[in-house]
Parts: sequence; C-alpha cells; structure tokens
Amino acid sequence: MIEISKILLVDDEIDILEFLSYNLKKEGFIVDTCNNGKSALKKVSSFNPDLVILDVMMPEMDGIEVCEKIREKQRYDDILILFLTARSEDYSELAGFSAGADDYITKPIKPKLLVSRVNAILKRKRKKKNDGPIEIGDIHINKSNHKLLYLNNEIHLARKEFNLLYYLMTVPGKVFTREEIISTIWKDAIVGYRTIDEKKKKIREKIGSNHIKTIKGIGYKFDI
Amino acid sequence: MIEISKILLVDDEIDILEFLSYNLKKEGFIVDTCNNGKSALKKVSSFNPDLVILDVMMPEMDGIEVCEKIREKQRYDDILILFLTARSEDYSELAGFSAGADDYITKPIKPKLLVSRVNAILKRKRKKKNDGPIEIGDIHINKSNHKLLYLNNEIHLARKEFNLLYYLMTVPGKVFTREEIISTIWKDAIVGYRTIDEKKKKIREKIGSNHIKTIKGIGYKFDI
DNA sequence: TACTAATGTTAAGAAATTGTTAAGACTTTT
DNA sequence: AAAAGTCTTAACAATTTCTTAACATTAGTA
Repeated sequence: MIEISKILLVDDEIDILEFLSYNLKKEGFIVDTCNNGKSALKKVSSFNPDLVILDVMMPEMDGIEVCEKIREKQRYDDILILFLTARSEDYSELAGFSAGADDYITKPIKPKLLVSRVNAILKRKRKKKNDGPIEIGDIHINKSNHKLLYLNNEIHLARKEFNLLYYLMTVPGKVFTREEIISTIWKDAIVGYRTIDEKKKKIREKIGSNHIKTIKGIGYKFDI
Repeated sequence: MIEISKILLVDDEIDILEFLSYNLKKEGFIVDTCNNGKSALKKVSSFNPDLVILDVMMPEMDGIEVCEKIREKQRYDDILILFLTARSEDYSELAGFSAGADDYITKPIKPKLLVSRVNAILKRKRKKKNDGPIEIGDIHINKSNHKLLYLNNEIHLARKEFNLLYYLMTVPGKVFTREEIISTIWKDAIVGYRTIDEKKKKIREKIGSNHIKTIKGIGYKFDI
C-alpha cells in the first residue's frame, strides 16, 4: 500500500510558497498552500494535512501562534509541524518547540535538504503509527486505522476507550495496575483513578464483560 | 528503611536546571546538576544517580548521545534515564527509546507532572527487582498476571492471600516468623498477628493444607 | 490426665475497592 | 450557533476483602 502525504504550506511570501510547492510536488507530495495564519487553521481542518510547514515570521498571526492553535485541538495531535526560521540561533527555535513543533528548517532553504527533512519526518510518523494490529480471539484491534472488530462487526470506541483496550491487549493476561494505566494512557494529564473504571465500563458495554477482568486491589487485565 | 533516590539533571539552560532542581529537591530527592554531556558522564560515575534526566537538545553532545554512552557500560544498566523532549511526536522520542531511555517528558514541563512521573519510574525500578513467576510442584504462582495455578486449575486468591502465599514461596522451606510476615505483607497497616492465621486458613482452603505448614511457636513455611 | 499456650475456625462488622450513573465541562461535528 | 460526542468526576450502590473477637481445638508438657 502506498501512502501519499499531504503537506500544507503556510508563508506570507508568494515566491517562497511557489518555490517550496514546486519542489515538494515534484517529489510526489500533495501540497496545498495559504499565505496567512487564519486561513491556515481553516485549511488544517478541511485539507487534513499530515504535515504543516509554517513560516515563523508572518504578519498578524505568526507561525508560533498558528502552531499553538493547532496543538490546542486534540484531534490534530498527530499532525506534524515544521517551522521555517530565519536562523537556528534565534528565539524561534525554542519558542517553536515549546509551542509543539516537530522540527525546523532554517532559511535560506535548499530544496534538497527540505525534501530530505520532510521525508525523514514523515517516515518517523509512519513508523511510530505502526503499533501493529492485534488479533486475539474475537477481537481485532488496529491502531493505525483506529478500528476495532468484534465478532466481525466494526465497533466504535472513543479515543481513550480505544487506547485503553489497545494497551491492555498489548500484553494479554498481564495485570496492569491503575498507575501503569494512568501513566500510559493519560501521559499528559493528571486524572483520578476512577476515570479508568468509567472507560473500562464503556468498553465492556461494547465487547462484553468477559474480556476485561478486574483484579480487585490490583488492576485490570485483558483475557480471551 | 527509607530509600532516597539520587537524580542527576542535565540541561544546558541554567534556568531549567534550577527550576527542575528546586521542584525535585522539594520532594526529597537528592539532586545534582550539570550543563553538558561530557560532565554528565563524569557525574554519572561519581554521583552514582538512580535516575538521569536528560535534555535531548544540547550543544555538542546531545541527550541521545549521552544516553547511549551511559548504556554502553554494563555497570550502569540499572540507571534510569528520562528524556526531556520538545514534543511527544518528534524524533527524539523514537531515538531516545532506541538509545535506551526509560521514559520521556515533553516540554513545557509542569512540576506536578514531572514529580509524579519521576516517582512512578523510580517505583517501577524498585518493583522490578523482585517479581518473577514461581513454580513449585503443583503450584504455579505469577505476580505479573496475578494468577495462581493449582493442579492446572486457576484459583482465585484475594490480594493479601496472594501476597502471603507468594512471599512464603519465595523461599520454600524457610520458616517465616509472624513478625517477618507482618512487616512484609502488612507494610502500611498495623494489624494483629492473628490476621495472618485467618489469611493462611483461606489459602489452605484453596490449595489444601499440606503446603503451608505451621511451626508452632515460630511461624509458617511453605513446603511442597 | 489436666493444664497452658499457641493455633484453628468462624462469623460479624468495618474498611476498601469497584460498579454504575449522571451531571457538567470540554471537543468536535453539523 | 446548535447538536452530538467525549471526558472527567462526584455520588451512591454493590461487592469483596480485611480484621478482629470469641470460642474451639491441638500440641506440648508437667
């Protein structure tokens, strides 16, 4: 299966847009462009890019701000963001990373370098995504397309439910303590233990209550 | 016995070092810092930390490289390494894990989260030291999936029962005094000695009364 | 045998843990 | 902007587990 990545270019200078666009399209990427922050945010939701290349310096809303706004939305968590900055030493780099950037390229931009960086970053994404599909008994779960098949029916799980079930299924039979679960599924937030219980209940509603077992005083485990 | 963990912080930005150091010391950790990779390697051998917190982005020798160098030495195998990265999606995470990292935290760093992650990771380390499944005669006991097999049947034990049996089985034949048992299984509570007897009874009900033997006046032991 | 200290057994109540539900905040879609 | 979906938690219910007191039994021993 071939995957073609979509790239959204954002820069206020038309010349640069065209230059980059040309070079990336030549490599087989699907490219869309826009020249300011506001329309970038719209295009992120309509075009649904894999990678957004953002110029840091733009009038009105600068790249950092656009980046932050994208990162605010959980559903864009797996969009990659690459900054174009004037110089590696300057402030942009730091600010960019703390705003959630994945990489940055300094101007002046060399086409070859750009393409290789873009390829590299997209490759990493695919690699990371490939937490392989797991099939156990009636249950087929696939992280790369976020699909769960139960008795050959496709079942919808919300994000946290999905992650929880997937996590438990990575080591069937192993009892995961609540702490383990929290620190894996809720990495970036601090939530109470009971949140797990509620998610688990939702999952049980959908795939029956036999598969996720409670080990009282310890945690939960997945069993066939 | 109290264990105080030693943490080595490595970051090129003094501000961050101080910020993290302050927050970790407040939690009772022993903290040492340095601001580049080379001195980090020296401090690892002199300070002998339990955990090294490494910034990925550093001039000269970056965090990944430091990590790799630490992992090269076998004698540092049980040092934990935690990375500070700009973003969970970015390259650092992958490279970090393949270099032998144990965990990573994304910037910007929230003190509470940092502390809870550090505690979690150190706890895991301590726990890891002594687990492993035990098989003696008819009895297979496995802490990681909290399963007891007796004559190939799965038997349910409540938490204290399970812990008690597991504890006795760690050294078959050894007579454990009531005091030893209490101070191991009932670490965090004060209970009377007779509580042990009741638990032991429950276990005997489940796996027969031949395996746990009473040594009058002294304690209990596990025998085949 | 009778006594004594230690252990066995039981059951009740306390404590802890998990199940369940629903409300409200937040996110995403329409 | 409204609607639909998701996440988190508080509150209460249900269940399991824990602990102990009380009484029974046993092993050791005088």
